[in-house]
Amino acid sequence: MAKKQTTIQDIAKTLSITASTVSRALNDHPKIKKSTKDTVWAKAKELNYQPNTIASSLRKGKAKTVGMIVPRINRHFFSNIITGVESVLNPAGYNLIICQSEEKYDKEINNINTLIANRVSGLLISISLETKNFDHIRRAISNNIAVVMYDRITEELNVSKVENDDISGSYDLTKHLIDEGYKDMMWIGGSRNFNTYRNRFEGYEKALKEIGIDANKYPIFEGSISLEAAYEYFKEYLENNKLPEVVFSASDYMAMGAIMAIQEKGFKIPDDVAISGYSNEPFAALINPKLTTVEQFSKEMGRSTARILLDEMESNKDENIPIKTILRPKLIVRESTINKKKL
Amino acid sequence: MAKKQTTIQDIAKTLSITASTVSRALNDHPKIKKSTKDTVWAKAKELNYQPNTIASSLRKGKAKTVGMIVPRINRHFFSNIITGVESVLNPAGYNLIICQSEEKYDKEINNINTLIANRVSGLLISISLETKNFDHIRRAISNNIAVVMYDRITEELNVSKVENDDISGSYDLTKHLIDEGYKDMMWIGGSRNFNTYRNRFEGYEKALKEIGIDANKYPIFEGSISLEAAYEYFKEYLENNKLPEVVFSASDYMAMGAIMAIQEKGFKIPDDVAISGYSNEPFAALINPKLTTVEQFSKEMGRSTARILLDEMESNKDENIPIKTILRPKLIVRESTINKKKL
DNA sequence: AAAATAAATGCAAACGTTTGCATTTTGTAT
DNA sequence: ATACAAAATGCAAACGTTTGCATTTATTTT
Repeated sequence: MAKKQTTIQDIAKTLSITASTVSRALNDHPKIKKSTKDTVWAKAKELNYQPNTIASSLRKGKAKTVGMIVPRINRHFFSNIITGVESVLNPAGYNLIICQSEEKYDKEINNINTLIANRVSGLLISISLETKNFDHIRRAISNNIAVVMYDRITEELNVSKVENDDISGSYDLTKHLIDEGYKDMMWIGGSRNFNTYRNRFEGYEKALKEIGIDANKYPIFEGSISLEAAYEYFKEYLENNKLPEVVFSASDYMAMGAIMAIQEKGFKIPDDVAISGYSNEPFAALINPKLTTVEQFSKEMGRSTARILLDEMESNKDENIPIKTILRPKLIVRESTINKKKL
Repeated sequence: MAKKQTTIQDIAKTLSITASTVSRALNDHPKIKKSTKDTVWAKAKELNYQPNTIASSLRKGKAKTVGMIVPRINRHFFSNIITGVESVLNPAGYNLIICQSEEKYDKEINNINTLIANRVSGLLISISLETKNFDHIRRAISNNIAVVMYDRITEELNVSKVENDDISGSYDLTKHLIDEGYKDMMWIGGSRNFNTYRNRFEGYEKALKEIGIDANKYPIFEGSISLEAAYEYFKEYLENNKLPEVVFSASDYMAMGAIMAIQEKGFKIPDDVAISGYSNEPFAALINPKLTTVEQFSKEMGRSTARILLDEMESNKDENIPIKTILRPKLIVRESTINKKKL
């Protein structure tokens, strides 16, 4: 079983030429004659030659591999980004090592260490919720790895970044809520230490300010971004408080938790209280009522991110000028925020 | 920026010992004195040494890497399997290269080629819907790569396999439907050329046979496993046919499509027609009515699969005896199949 | 204290490519 | 035919580890 793989040397030997020539022929080097290229290719096929990427990487000092760190792979938002990244990187001959940080700072550090050990050429990272210090990322950079941050970024690092325009996304959404005639609002979302949720709050705040309302006068729940957390919070909230007209949730999952608590109490959505989400998770179109939310074009985000990384990896400049890409999300209005009493 | 990474040689030089000793020290070789191990470790830390996995892999002829081929990463079922696999493989020092076949035979072949080129030690694969020929997998095997198939398997290959017991899963579910008093059924699902759907049909058939009914007398829709396909199909079906008492859907997504078409027509679930799904996708617990389905413990499936692979990779036997693991799924009864008229 | 054994380290080759430079072969101009 | 340039190939080192075997150093036995 453990049969020897055929190498460049084997091909060379049977053709009585050098390994160098074979190598160059296979890599389509301009100085190699067309005819020898052909014979080499033919022999390679015949001997079922499979190039040894490892040897090549060692010699070149870099692997045609990029590492991607993702908080959680089982969020649609992230798995779509991955798909987008692959659609750009694979055709370019790179493969992806995907690592999950599971929102843990320590795991993120481990991930980076293995990626450095694997001499990846590039690193794509969306930081975990716990990450406050960025020395591990700096270490990657100083190991000559091209780094691009996506979605969850930090201003502390001078690297290329791809973001969603969360401010305008939530501004547009809030505007829609106002247009529907809602005034009495409530914000729920993840920690605003995070660019994502900070910005989503900012857009909300901005739209309200335009009609003379201070967002901070309304209830704000800042918690862990999970269905369960929102459900528990709302269950308790409803015991002691009256409903707002509308709940602006900065996450579809949290919106879902709220909806379950609300419906359990016998309230109707959007009649008794309207609610919106963020991200357009697949279930948003499937639940009852269908959830108004914001589509983020995650696959496209993956593609942009990968394109930028590819550029930086293949440019032989020693230092790249970091660029910032901001993707504009799109409001998706569905039943959960339609005001039937309007006008 | 492009600063030289410190190598084992650098450490050796500053300590005036050999690279061999350093290598052995770092790998905790028994013949190395505790004291030198300590000094080597200290110096390694000091010089910020990052082992070069590539060099190591080249020398050893194998990378501490496993390739995983997945039809689609953005199905919860699969992304959970991935998480399970990682939870076993990462602590063992392996990393995962994940490839999506996107249900295409050609992509699957490409994936395998890059994995072979990367000299992965192991391969985890769930075949695409298009795959009928398995020579590419045989090629991997003959390149001395340990292979384990999960979920979507084939009997044509003599390798270890991890399956869900779809027969008993759907048997249990059908039994539940019968117990609820439903008799007039309908089956919808993916192509039965596929072990998964074939087995899910078999369990359904078996349970019906026990009460003297031939499953083939009832309507069967065998189509592409997507929400859209099922929606379209049902929309048309409802024009020309009367409702069955219950729809057995071999996929949550298809169930969802059916539900949307049914509710659009103004029918009530489960009052006018009951419906069940399969897989327990997250939305199944979120929709209205909540969907009865079958939980497959995908994370556990990933763990089992990885454990078996790990065994096969680390055993130095030349030939492993393939084992077959069958995981028992669990019925999850929710509102969508509760018969209010029962008794 | 010498001899024998055990423990620790060193030597050098190997893994399969790639690549700068040297050499050979081919083609062109005289 | 000769000289020269251009094109094609060869040579050999390098990438950073690992590892069988040889050698040195420390420990035990007599």
